[in-house]
Amino acid sequence: MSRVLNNVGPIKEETRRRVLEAASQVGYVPSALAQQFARRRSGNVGVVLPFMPKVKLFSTYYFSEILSGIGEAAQRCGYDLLLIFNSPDQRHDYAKLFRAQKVDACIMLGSSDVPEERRALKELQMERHPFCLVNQHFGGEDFPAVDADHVSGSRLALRHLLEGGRQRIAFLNGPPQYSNSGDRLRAYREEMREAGYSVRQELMFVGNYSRTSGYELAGPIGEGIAEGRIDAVFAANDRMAIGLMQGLAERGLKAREHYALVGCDDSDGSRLISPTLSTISVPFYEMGKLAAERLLSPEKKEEIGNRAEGNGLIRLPVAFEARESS
Amino acid sequence: MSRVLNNVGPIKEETRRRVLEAASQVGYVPSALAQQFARRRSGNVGVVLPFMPKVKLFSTYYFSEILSGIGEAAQRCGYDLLLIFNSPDQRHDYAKLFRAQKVDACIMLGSSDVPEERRALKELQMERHPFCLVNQHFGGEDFPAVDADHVSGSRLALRHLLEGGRQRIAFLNGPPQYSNSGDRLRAYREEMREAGYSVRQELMFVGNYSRTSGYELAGPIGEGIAEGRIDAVFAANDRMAIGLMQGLAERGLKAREHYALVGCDDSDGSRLISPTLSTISVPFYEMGKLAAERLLSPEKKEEIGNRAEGNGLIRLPVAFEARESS
DNA sequence: GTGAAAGCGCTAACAA
DNA sequence: TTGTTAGCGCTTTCAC
Repeated sequence: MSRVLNNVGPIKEETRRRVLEAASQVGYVPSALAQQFARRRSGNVGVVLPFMPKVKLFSTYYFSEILSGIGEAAQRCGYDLLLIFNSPDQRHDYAKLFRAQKVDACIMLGSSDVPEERRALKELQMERHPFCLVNQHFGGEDFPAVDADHVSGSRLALRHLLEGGRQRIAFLNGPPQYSNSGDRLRAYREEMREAGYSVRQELMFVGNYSRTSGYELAGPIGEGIAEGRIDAVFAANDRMAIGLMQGLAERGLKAREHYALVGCDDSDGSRLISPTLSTISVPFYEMGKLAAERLLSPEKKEEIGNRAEGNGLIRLPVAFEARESS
Repeated sequence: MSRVLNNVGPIKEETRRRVLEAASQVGYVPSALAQQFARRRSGNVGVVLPFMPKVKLFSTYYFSEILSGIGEAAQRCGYDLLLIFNSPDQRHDYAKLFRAQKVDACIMLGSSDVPEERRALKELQMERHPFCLVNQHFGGEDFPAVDADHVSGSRLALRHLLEGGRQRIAFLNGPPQYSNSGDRLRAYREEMREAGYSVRQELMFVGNYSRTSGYELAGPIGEGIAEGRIDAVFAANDRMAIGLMQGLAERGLKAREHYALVGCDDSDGSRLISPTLSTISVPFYEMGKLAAERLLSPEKKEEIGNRAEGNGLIRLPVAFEARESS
């Protein structure tokens, strides 16, 4: 009897006991397939990951932290995680996932602001499917998202460098389709302006968040340091910062000694490298957890639903970690 | 008409066209739930992960590589990945996953040889559910598994140290419930014996694969180095090697200069640390891919089915990467 | 080649 | 409180 196993409706204690006993006698396990079908709910949260075989633009640290957070919340709410790898070529048809009832809700990791992605997300919103972005938001849209306060974080880092007496701070940013690149750029502009410096184009560099891209920019940045045009670098993530540090080291330029360096993410690598890397610690685990909770947990859903409209974005605070490199 | 969409059975071309057109007119998307139910197949591969909130005994590198490999193969075979987090407290009822039809096949990551796990796997085998272990095997059982050849790998590393003139090689192993700890121990014993050294207990150390555990063993190992009883360390993974290197550095002992060090895994960190860490490169991506293929791909299944009995274990070759630390 | 219909194993609504 | 039954939206078999 379905009512016993799902404890729904009133049941005499005696009956419940007998049913349960009979079930365990037979070794009965309800078919999840039949349940899902009858309930018209898959019980799955989709987790969309950018698929990049053998290419590691993102740190695995970043994803595994977020994934753990999601897993923790999903488990508590009785959902399973369905991993969806976004093939780079093929159309991102998120809405189809819902129409096919593969997932009841969906969390996007590593999403970026490209037309195709925007279209797919708009479609989701239009059809009122529950979804949430993590560590990304879209200007001009009000997509549900859990992001970190990268603007404040970047300002903290820059202020730290300025207070350390650095005056010619270069900025190594990531690609513009990630909102945190935009956030950091804004922070850089504002902070430098407030400090009384003009924002010069020759201090701005763009990588793709990979270690290699940081490594390859050691050429121009190294020149700047050697010629006294640069005395510090703020990098938009740890991987680029580490690549840069390694590239500069090969040119005889040592972090802290010849230039100050700050990264972002507080990844494992930031503590491994020498000198250890000053960085911004981002609560990835909590971000994943919150994103999942807001989709799955009845209380959280309510709590967030009551917030002002036009406010799908939640920003979690970050912290600056001073280490040896600055 | 189901026959068109699944192209099964004979259909007139004209009819097929009309059906397809009508379907796309309406924006028809078949319900995965109903399909799964009718076919009695979930189309999911379960991926079992040890759940350790905020505890990172394993490197995230290890898991993300294996996961990518599994994802690649699963996608090609038309399966989705269902993540299963193994709560540490609760019973590992893998068989229930199958009985509930949540998964059609299952891949275990980070499995370890404890009684409960053995029992659960034996049950799976008894009920003839398709499953596969990755980077672990169980002595005395013939569970399907894809492992790396840790014995040969360890011998390569040790031979490298011996050829480099090292004579007092300490061994920092992981916990015995992981089969690769056993494999490495065997390799260490054999290789040292063959080289004409006796295997002394005072050269053996055990950590738990975490960086911290390596770091904490810097005390006794550092003493050994200072007193000339140790001139090299072979660590069972990179994380412990890195922790050890950091701990020893704090004691003024530098890798390569005061002792040689070799790790295992070829993780990202091994290239970040300075001096860079000599290590054994393990094809985690390929291991994950092969495990998935052997469960999901019809050809592979056949190929492996034709192998001799009592041979569920496949071992992939590893390679030694000489770097600065040795 | 194609249409019709009987399940798949549950849930939920309704009757008793 | 509890038994009964009509779906849920596909696949598959069987008759046409």
